[in-house]
Amino acid sequence: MPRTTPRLDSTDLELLLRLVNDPRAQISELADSLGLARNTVHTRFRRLARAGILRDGGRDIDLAALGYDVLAFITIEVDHRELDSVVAALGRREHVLEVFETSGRGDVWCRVAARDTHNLQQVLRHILKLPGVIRTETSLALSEHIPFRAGPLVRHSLADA
Amino acid sequence: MPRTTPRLDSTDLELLLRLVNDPRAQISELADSLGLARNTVHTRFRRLARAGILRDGGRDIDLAALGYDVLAFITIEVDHRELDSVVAALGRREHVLEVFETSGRGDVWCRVAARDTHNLQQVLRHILKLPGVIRTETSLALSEHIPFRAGPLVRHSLADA
DNA sequence: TCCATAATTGAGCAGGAAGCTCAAAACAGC
DNA sequence: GCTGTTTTGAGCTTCCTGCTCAATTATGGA
Repeated sequence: MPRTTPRLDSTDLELLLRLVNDPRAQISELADSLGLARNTVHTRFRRLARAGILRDGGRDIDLAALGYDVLAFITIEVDHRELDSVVAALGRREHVLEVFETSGRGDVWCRVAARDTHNLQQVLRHILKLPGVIRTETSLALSEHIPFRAGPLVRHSLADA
Repeated sequence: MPRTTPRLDSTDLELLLRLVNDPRAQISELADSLGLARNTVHTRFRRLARAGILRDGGRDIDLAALGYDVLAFITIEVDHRELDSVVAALGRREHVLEVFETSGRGDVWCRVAARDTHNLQQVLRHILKLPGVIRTETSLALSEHIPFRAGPLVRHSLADA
C-alpha cells in the first residue's frame, strides 16, 4: 500500500486525537470541542475515513499516516524490584503503545511505534538506560497479516451459547 | 478487578459482535439488525458499557468477560516456503487475535486468547501441527499495565506540527 | 404448577444530530 | 494581487437519541 497520504495537518490530528479517545463521539460534539463548524469536521472525518487513516469507524488509526512507519515488539528483562518504576517510565513515552507483564522470555512486553529505525534506536536506548532494565530484545514488525480482531472470537462464543 | 460479570447471554454477544465490527454503529441501526426493540438494545448497551465490558465506547471489549481469561503472545519459527499457508491457517482460528510477520527471534508473532491454560495448550498444539511450523515460543500475559493507546502518540505528533 | 422478578416491548416526547446542498467569506500559495 | 482550496453559516429533511411509563412476555424459584 503506497503512501498517497496528503499529510495530516494539525486540525486532522486534533480530530484524530479526540476520535481515538472516544470512537463514538458525535460529529457536532467534535465540532464544538475543536471550535470548528460542524460542516468542516464532517468533511474532514469523511476524508480521513475514506483515505483509510481512520479504520473501522474510528477504532483504529493508521500510524504510518502519522509518520510512524516502524512498529516493534520489545521484550524487556527487568530487575523485579524495579518493575513498577520501569512500567511507569514506559507509560511516559508516547512511543510506547501497549505494555504487558509476561511470563516466559523477558518480564515485560511492549509495542512501540517509531518514525524510522533511527527513532526506534533512540527509544531503545532510553529504555536500556532505565534503572532496573537488564536486557532487551527487539522484533521489528515487517507486515501486519491480521490486524487486531475480536469479532471471530465473539462469534465463536456465540456458537457455544 | 473481581469478576462480577453476570455472564453474557447470546443477545449480549450478538450486540458485542456488531459493535466490535463497527464501533460507531447507531443504537437504532443495531436494534434493527438484531430484531430487537430500540429500547432493549439501548439498555443492554448501557449495561455493557457501565460494567466495563465495552470499553472506550466500543473500541475494545473485555475478553475475560467472554470467558477468555488467558492471553498469550506466541512467536513462531516458520519454514519460509510455508509462511503464507501458516498465516492463512492462523487466520482461520478464532483464538488468534492478531498476526504479524517479524524480524528477530521467530518469523511470525501472534496474540492468542484462550479460555484457560488447557485451551491454550490445544491452540498451541494446533499451531505446532501446521506444516512449516518449526518451533514456537509462548509468553503468557500476566497483567495488562498499559492497554493499547494511540492518543499520546497523536498528541506528540501534534506538538511537532 | 404458579408466583415473583426481571426483561422486553411499544408508544410517546422533546431535543438534537445526521447528511446534504449552496453561496459567501476567509485563507492559502504562487 | 489573483486563483483555487478550505471554511463557514444557513437551510432543509430525515432520523436518532435519551428518557419515561405501562403493558406484555419470558424466566426461574419454590
